[in-house]
Amino acid sequence: MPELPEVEITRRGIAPHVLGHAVEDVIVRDRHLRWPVPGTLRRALRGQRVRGIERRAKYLIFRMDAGSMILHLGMSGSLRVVDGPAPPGKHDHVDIVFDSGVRLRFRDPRRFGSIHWTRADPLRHKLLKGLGPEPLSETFDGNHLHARSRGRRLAVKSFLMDSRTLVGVGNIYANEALFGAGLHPRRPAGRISLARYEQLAKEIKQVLARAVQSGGTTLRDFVSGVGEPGYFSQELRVYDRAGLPCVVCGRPIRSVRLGQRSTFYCPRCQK
DNA sequence: CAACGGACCTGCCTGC
DNA sequence: TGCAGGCAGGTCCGTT
Repeated sequence: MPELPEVEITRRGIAPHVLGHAVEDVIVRDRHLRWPVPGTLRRALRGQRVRGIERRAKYLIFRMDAGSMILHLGMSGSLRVVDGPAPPGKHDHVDIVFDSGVRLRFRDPRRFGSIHWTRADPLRHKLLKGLGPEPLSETFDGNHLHARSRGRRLAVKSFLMDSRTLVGVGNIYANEALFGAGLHPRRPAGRISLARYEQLAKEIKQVLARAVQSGGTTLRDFVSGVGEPGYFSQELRVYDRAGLPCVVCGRPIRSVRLGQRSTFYCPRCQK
């Protein structure tokens, strides 16, 4: 489900409801996520106040008094604010209950998400330390993409979706950004000029920023922390549009498989 | 190193 | 109606 915009929308949605509140209880109904939910989570979180909620890549970092909870939504995860002990659904694996009575409910049908606890610097956590730059930060630009891609032959789309290159760009926004930049998804990453990478970096920033403004992309089930769907699906130009006319030239959008992911592009506009 | 395929899961849709 | 197969917003890990 979630790429950077959806995780960011989730962060913004839940923050006002939990910031400054103390955890009263943690209910783990199923600890079998991508990695086991730590058995120490309940003890670690109880009595702790939420001092801040940050996003790094597609991870949410809850800064607590004595450490940080790191949470990833995986492919199908969502985090919702629930008022009181509403009956949990089949895939509501974890509830974090606050002293206000509000709870954060983690739902994840496919269980590719994960929850971690660390007392150390969360940004140095094993899963976060090797991550590339944030696409919406100033440290990310065309130069970065150009420099990192020299000598590499993998497809530019796979290059973009590698979190060591940059973070936050998943299958939807990789497709969209490449369309915007007029780049064929299979172009070898090392054979793209600096000028084109500058254009691509600009597209990535633009598409992500606009998706955040629209509340994210809801394809089937994404909703923000407070239950709102995202409207960016209406603005997708190639993703999930196989056979439909290109919004620029009218040619049918093609769909191929690249690195085990569905890939959409316009055969005329993208070279 | 770089690149690739498999793995982890459930649900939903299609086609026979 | 049932069932098999393929696909879905992610990303780590083992093998070449």
